[in-house]
Amino acid sequence: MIEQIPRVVVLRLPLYIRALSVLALEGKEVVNSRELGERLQIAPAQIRKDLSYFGKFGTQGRGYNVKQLMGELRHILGLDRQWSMALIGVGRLGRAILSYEGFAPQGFRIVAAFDTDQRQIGKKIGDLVVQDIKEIASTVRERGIDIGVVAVPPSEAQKAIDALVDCGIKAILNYAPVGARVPGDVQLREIDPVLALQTMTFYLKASKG
Amino acid sequence: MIEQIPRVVVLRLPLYIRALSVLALEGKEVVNSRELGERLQIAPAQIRKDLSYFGKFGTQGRGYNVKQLMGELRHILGLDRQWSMALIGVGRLGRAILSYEGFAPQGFRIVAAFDTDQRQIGKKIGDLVVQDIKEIASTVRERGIDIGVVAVPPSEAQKAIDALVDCGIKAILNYAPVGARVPGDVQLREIDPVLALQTMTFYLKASKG
DNA sequence: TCCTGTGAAATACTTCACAGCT
DNA sequence: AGCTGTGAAGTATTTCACAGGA
Repeated sequence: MIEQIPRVVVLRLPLYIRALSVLALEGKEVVNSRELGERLQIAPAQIRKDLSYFGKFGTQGRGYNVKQLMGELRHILGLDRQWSMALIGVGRLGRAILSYEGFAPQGFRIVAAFDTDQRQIGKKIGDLVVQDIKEIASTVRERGIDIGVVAVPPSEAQKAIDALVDCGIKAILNYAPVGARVPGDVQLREIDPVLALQTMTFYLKASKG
Repeated sequence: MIEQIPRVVVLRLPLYIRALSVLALEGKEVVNSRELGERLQIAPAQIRKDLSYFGKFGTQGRGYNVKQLMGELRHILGLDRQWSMALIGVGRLGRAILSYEGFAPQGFRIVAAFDTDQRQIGKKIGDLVVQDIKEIASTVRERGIDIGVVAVPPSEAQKAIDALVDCGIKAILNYAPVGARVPGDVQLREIDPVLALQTMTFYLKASKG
């Protein structure tokens, strides 16, 4: 029930959740695939097909109950629990990540922060104390950390990622602009605004000079 | 020569450039598709096929000249020039984006910053003065802005994006965690770490409890 | 001999179209 | 009458496999 789900489908589920939460805020109780598709710019059949991988959530002739479908999807993605994260790198970028308000409301908490810089270690940032990267294995165990967040300079990124993998971490969010390598059973996602920009310029070139 | 290139191919070109720049730093002069593929975890045939959409860049029996291929790809993506960007929203996130050191070396410069908050307008951040969003149209024209960067609260994002579109901007990097709508000729990329996390938990759920 | 460039085959993903439930 | 769920058809993308140049 896990590997036969197309990757692209899993990538779209969070989009559905996000749209449904907007609909819920607007007070809408029921939505059909056409309307949901219009908001997301996704074909209605695509949405129905995607959902069909996981079960039957709609009512024929009516559509989907907004709150119920949102709950189902959150459960499917494992979002009906808290996830604990460890941050590696408390430089400028790392500090921005620590102060980002978007994680907590979605159930993601940063519960530990690491660095290699002796001047940073021991410092308090918010309610976290920056720890030596050497303590990572024990801390991951003690605090039940599920996800690693990497915000170190590019040259240090693979090392940081290897350290996380060695602790048994199976999901890493990498803010460093490098293509890191991980074993096949480890999930890795990159947050790299420059990559995003570089794919847009290709299309800009055509319209502009 | 633009619309018949598969989207996924365009998404991979920046990855090739990034890997090639590492190889160049390492002093490697020539690389073949197998080795490049190993670094990127992409099949060699995929790389050769991708490149074949744009021309013939390799030498049979040898491979690709690293610097030359990098130059070709940079040209294809339009990265052999500077791109000017306008930031909307100078809150915590916006300020982090302004101080991000990763844009300039890749030819992306933020040359204007806007906000709606009267308390922010007129303030200096680095060498930029925060401007009223009302001035956006004239500033985009005067400073030749190509790309908009949105870092406003979710509730304001669609408004900010509409303002950019109205100025004729054709590429927008959206940091606000909302699915915004743009006309078909406008490129939009989202930077949303929560979406990335939410697609990883699906796979985590299987291994962990 | 080694490795590119590329048609052809295989696979993955999307869209169609309609039976069937409400 | 309206809309879901889904096989089947249609596209898109990836991989194979090999001719041919260095």
